[in-house]
Formats: sequence, structure tokens, C-alpha cells
Amino acid sequence: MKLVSPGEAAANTNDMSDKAGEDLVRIGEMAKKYGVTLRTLRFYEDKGLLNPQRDGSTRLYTRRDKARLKLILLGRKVGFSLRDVKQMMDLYDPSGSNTKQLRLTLDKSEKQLARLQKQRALIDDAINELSNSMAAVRQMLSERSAPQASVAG
Amino acid sequence: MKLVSPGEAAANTNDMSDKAGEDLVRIGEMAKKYGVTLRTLRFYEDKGLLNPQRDGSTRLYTRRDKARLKLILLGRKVGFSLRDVKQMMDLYDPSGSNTKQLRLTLDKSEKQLARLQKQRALIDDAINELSNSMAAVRQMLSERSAPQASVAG
DNA sequence: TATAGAATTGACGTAAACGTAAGGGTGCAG
DNA sequence: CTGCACCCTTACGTTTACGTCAATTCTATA
Repeated sequence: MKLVSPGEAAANTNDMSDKAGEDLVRIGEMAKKYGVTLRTLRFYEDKGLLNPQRDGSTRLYTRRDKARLKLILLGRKVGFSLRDVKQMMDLYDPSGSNTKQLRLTLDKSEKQLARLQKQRALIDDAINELSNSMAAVRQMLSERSAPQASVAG
Repeated sequence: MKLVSPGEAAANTNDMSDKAGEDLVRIGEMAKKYGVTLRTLRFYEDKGLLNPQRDGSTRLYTRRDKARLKLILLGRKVGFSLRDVKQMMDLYDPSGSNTKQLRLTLDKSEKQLARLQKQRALIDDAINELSNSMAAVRQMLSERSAPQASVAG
């Protein structure tokens, strides 16, 4: 039940093999396409975030997996843990209004937003402190010869 | 050679015991004073960042240790690793101009400042993305009943 | 003297998201 | 048949800054 051979993988962008336009890709192509490593994809699967089909032992990623991976990467970008991402995705039900999922997502997002804002404040603080220290150090360097009220003991 | 007993520790702010105003404190008081745990102080010592005297096996922190701890905490605040902090402090020489130390410190600080600014940019990015996503989710929630172009598969 | 409070060393545990190496299989181009 | 190019699983390693026991000792105070 071979679907995509390595040699023709490149030319195989829209091969209709089994069903209609299922567009299955193996791990290598998937990784390249989304800028992650094979290890990462396997890791996400191990953590229950992805669930590719198999052709024997070979993973075949569907368009659904791609959508999920996009979400994972978005979640990662905004600072969610994989655990959070999983919680949110696990609530998805294709046959419902997904109100619960959306509410959970919104709730987590609000908290995450707060965390990000706090982080930004801390970083701004750090930048200010560091800038001050740097000014002081520059001072001391420019006065090297004068009495040292130096920096450490 | 008892210097500071636990009971009188509080009233003992400027006890002149051995030398003049040496102001030695034990680990408990040191920790309280700087808002760190005992474990942290011992850890810093283990890593060569602090070097308190000993009365038998009991650590006695001098004013020098306090100065160093302040620096460590400042370094930590601005995002330096303890390894970096140590490198900078290790270059301190009480009998010199400390030009090398200051230069290293400045160099590391510039790099750290760059890292902080990059981080801030990433966080700002994340905040924007997250805000957008939240708006979308709110949209979908407000339209719950309309066709779902929902969030996950 | 009994007890509570402070200190000591030693050493395993934790978190997060993978990295990396080992050992092995499949299939096709040459 | 060889050699790649891919793919697989298992499982230990990495990073940083401590947390959390555990078992023991010291000492001041009631």
C-alpha cells in the first residue's frame, strides 16, 4: 500500500492515490514544510497532540494533522505549554458547537495574556536596570585611574 | 568562638564581637534579609559565588558576602546565568583597576541587553498573535449557532 | 534535662521540550 | 548487490536553579 515513494515525493504534491486528494505526506516532508524536526513530530505524537495514519510503520500525515500542527505551533509561539495546547485541542468535537472548547481556550488565553504582559514588564525592568548598570560601568571605565568604587568583592 | 546566637540575632545588628564592626550573620538571617532560601545560599556557595567564613561548620556571612549576593541578585534579575555572574565576579581584584572585569561585564551586558530586546520583541509578537486569536474566538462564541469554521481537528 | 529551633551534609527529584545515539528495516537507482 | 535516502523504536542526555527529603548535630532556653 505504498503511497509516496521517496524519489517522487517532490513531484507528488497532488497525487490522488487512495481517496480523493487526501494529500498524505511522510514525516520528512511534514517536518520540512513546517520547520520542525522529525523528533519534534514524533514527540508531539507521543504526547497525544498528533495522530498520523500509518502505512505499516511509516507515519502518514493528513490535512487534519497539518491543521493541528499549525495550532500547536501557534500555541507554542504565544507561550502555551504543550499540555495546555493538548487540553484545548482535546475538547474539539467535529459534531458540536464547541462552546466548551472555545470557552476554555478563551480562559486560558486570558491568563496567558496576563502572563505575557507580566513578562514584558519584567523584561522592561531588566532592560532598565541593565542599562543603568552599563552606564555605571562605562563611567568607571572612563575613570580608570581614579579611586575604585568597583563592582564586586 | 560564638559570634551571633539565634536568640539575640535580631538585636544584634551592630555587635562588635571579634574585629571592628564585622557584622557577621548566619545563613538564616542572611536568607531573610535578601529574600532567598537557605538552599539558594548554599547552592551559590557550592557554585563558587559566595564564600562565607565558618565558625565550626556554621556559615558566617560577611559584608563582602552581602555585596556579592546583591550583585548575584541583580545579575539574576537582568537575566544573567549564574555562570556569567561568576565569570564576571571572578575577575575582581581588590588591588587593581579591574579594567578587565569591567570590560567583560560591559561586553556581556551588551549581549544580554540584545537578548532582552529580542525577547521583548518576541513577547510583543506573542501578545499580538494571542490578542488576535482571542478576538477570533470571541467572534465564534458570539456566533455559536452559525456554521463552525472552528479551531481544531 | 527536655525540647524546640537553627544548622550541617548528602543526594535524589523537577520541569519542558526536545537532542542524540544506538541498532535495525525498506526500497529503489545504478 | 551496493549504497543511499528515508523511516522506525528505545532510551538516556541536556539545561538551570534550585526543591525536598533524610539523618544528624548543636545550642539556647524553659
